[in-house]
Amino acid sequence: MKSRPRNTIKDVAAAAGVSVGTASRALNRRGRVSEATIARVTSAAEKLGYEPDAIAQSLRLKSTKVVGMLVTDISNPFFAGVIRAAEARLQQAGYALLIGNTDNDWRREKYLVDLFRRRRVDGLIIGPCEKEDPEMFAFLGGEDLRIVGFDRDVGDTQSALHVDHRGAAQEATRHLLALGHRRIALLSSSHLVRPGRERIAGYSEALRHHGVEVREDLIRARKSSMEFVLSEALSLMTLRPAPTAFLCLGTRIMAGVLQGLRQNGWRVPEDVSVLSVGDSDLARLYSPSITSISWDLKSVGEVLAELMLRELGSEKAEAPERVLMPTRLIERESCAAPGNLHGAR
Amino acid sequence: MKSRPRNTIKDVAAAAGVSVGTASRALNRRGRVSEATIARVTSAAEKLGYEPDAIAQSLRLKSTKVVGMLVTDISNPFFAGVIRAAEARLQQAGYALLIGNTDNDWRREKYLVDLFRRRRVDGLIIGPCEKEDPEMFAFLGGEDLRIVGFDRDVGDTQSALHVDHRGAAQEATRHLLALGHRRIALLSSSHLVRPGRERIAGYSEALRHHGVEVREDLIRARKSSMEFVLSEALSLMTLRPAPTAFLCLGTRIMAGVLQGLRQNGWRVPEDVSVLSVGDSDLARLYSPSITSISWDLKSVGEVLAELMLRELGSEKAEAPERVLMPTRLIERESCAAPGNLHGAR
DNA sequence: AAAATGTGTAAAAACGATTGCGCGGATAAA
DNA sequence: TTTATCCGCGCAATCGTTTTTACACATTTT
Repeated sequence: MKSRPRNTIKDVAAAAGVSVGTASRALNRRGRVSEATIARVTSAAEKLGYEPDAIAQSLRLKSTKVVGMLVTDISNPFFAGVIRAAEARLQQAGYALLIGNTDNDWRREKYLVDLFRRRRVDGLIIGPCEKEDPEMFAFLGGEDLRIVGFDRDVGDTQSALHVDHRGAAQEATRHLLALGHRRIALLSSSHLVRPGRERIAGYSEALRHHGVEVREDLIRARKSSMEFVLSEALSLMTLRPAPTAFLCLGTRIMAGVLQGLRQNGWRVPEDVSVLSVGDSDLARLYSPSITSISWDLKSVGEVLAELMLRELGSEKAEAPERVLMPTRLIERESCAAPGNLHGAR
Repeated sequence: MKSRPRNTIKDVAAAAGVSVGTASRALNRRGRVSEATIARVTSAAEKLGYEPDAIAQSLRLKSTKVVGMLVTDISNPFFAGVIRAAEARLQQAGYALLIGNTDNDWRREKYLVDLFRRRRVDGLIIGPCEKEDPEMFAFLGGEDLRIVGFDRDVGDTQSALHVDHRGAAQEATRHLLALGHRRIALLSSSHLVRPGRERIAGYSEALRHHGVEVREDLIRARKSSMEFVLSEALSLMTLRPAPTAFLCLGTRIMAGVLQGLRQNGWRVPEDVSVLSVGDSDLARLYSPSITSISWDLKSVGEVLAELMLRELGSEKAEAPERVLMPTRLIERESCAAPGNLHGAR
């Protein structure tokens, strides 16, 4: 049970009959070492099951080969998918991924950033949070901490990836307009966080561009809790004339809306159309299946990792890169021309 | 843009006019140091914005305050939920969580374990993987690497948490039996990984205990890919007499089954009952909503963290602890007495 | 007054790696 | 043969902490 102390490079050196310095150079094939000693050292290392201590290396080399990632909620499938892909790509490049949940709490975020910095992560991928403070990161980003933003503005000097939420919402809205809808209810989580803001902006732009009035009473954007969404959906359903379509900015939102609709017996898409910005199992498999705007989580994660690796690879700070991840509309069964349920025009 | 070099304890010591050793003791309130110098040192540290280098501390103290967690897939909502809770609890105790995806690949798992060990994580939480090899972990676990299993047997000397998959499947099966079902089709992902094995065992036990024959042609347990499940479901639907209930061991499985049912126009629960082991948004919100066996992801994550902290806290290896996480049946709309669709008895 | 305690601090030795420097010896050029 | 060159390796410094040891000085005891 008692585990023997780990073998250090010192043990290897002793076993090979050389000094530690030489052992190190032999193992890393660095500097001038004879083939003979390289062979002796590596075989000794092999025999002892030697593995370099990453901590000591980090201390000496001033690089931990760890990147941190901050999101509001790992258990959100969107983030989970992105994290998964990012982790795979980073792993492949020899980096480990340290994750942190901000719970959309500004104080927690600050705390975690400090924590990660103390831990000397080489880079930080930072997702959306209610309070965005580019200052903080401009200050942080430097030689030894590279920062990449994810759906978040993180200062002029850093790279970032943004999903095209604005375009997504525009396309969704246009789709509904084209079907003939004019009273399109909008349900969103927080307008305080970038994706929410962008989506609402896209919705409004599309309406205006189409000459349709943007009515405040059709926009409900505050919290994304199930209860809140449900009650807002029910409230929207009492309007007369009633909305003929529900645009859901987020899959949790959609879940709440669907529940509300079901509760009142409104049929989709006969009585009302539903469109979700953000795809999910639920949207795909619900019956009727829900027309959605989708984007590729795997790509998002990989691009984030790629951006980070680029930052990490270059000694000097290169020009920051901005990537806009495209989205696409997936037509399914939940959208149709407006019916005449409750007082159409 | 250029970031000034970080302040070390040396700078603090110089600023306070003491030696580094004294500075360290003052900051950690350890050993004998006068109140006066403590005050001087802490104020100097404050002024310089000093934060100890976690790497150097790790090297010296032989503890990284990091625990690793290995799962097959972070983007699986079950794991994501567990990770979230575990991370929160560990964070609270001053530990960070390093995650790794095994992709259910034995070689990748081994690679990651080695990697994490090199990284000197203090502990490792290991989730299910197809090839279970208690030997490997018995060997690993020792003074400087604590191991906790999650739905996985990890050796006699380590702690572990198991969700009661067997009991869950038993209860599910009993529920269907009580409704009058006798031909209960079973769809599962892999029987090679512990949860799958346990569930299938629970199903068989319940049937036998009820005097119902376990028919191999009703059991389909191999892969969980959507295509596979779909084709298996379709194949099961061609049997005559046809199964009157589908027991889905996993939410992805359920999705495939639902799709198959829909494709053939079988109504739930009129034509066939559906029950899912493992709850999900989809099960909750589908129409009809799907009766499911649920367990609390948050608790699972917290208990895992707790077990790990216990291991980490104790100097000596205490007796390993086994926790069995209970499950409960949530009755919804997808189960009813068997109909008479295709050749009932 | 001398010896025995006690107190606060400086100095140095770890922790486990990497790397610049210099030294001895072999080889090549003059 | 002498001098320059180069190769292989050991030595020691370094990264930023913590902790042990030792020492100087003040205070108490005999």
